[in-house]
Amino acid sequence: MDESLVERVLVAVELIPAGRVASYGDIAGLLGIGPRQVGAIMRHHGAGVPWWRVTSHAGDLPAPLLRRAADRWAEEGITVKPNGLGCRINQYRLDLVAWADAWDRAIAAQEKPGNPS
DNA sequence: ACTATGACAGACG
DNA sequence: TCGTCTGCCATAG
Repeated sequence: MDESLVERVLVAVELIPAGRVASYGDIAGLLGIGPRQVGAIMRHHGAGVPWWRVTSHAGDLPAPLLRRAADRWAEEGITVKPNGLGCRINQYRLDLVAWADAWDRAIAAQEKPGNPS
């Protein structure tokens, strides 16, 4: 298990501002890994970070998590529309660019100061 | 080294 | 809109 990779994912999640959400794929894309890796990491290391701000591309989550997430979303003013099994978040994808910049700076800060080629 | 699997994403029918 | 198949990267057998 590459702890540094885990760290990248957790940081990315923490950088998502309240009231905003990003998909696994969005984060995975920025990290250059597979979206499933983000989910796998969140499952094992999700505690401690605003995991409810990370959803599938459809804006839904596994039943147990969706329940808790919905509660958090309500607090952050994220509107959700019940849709059978899952839920759909309003334009969640557009919010990624808003925190992508902050993410980039944070990742750069994590890079070893003395580890350039 | 190979195969199966995963809190997923995108294309298809 | 929904179910299925394929692609993605890393981890577990």
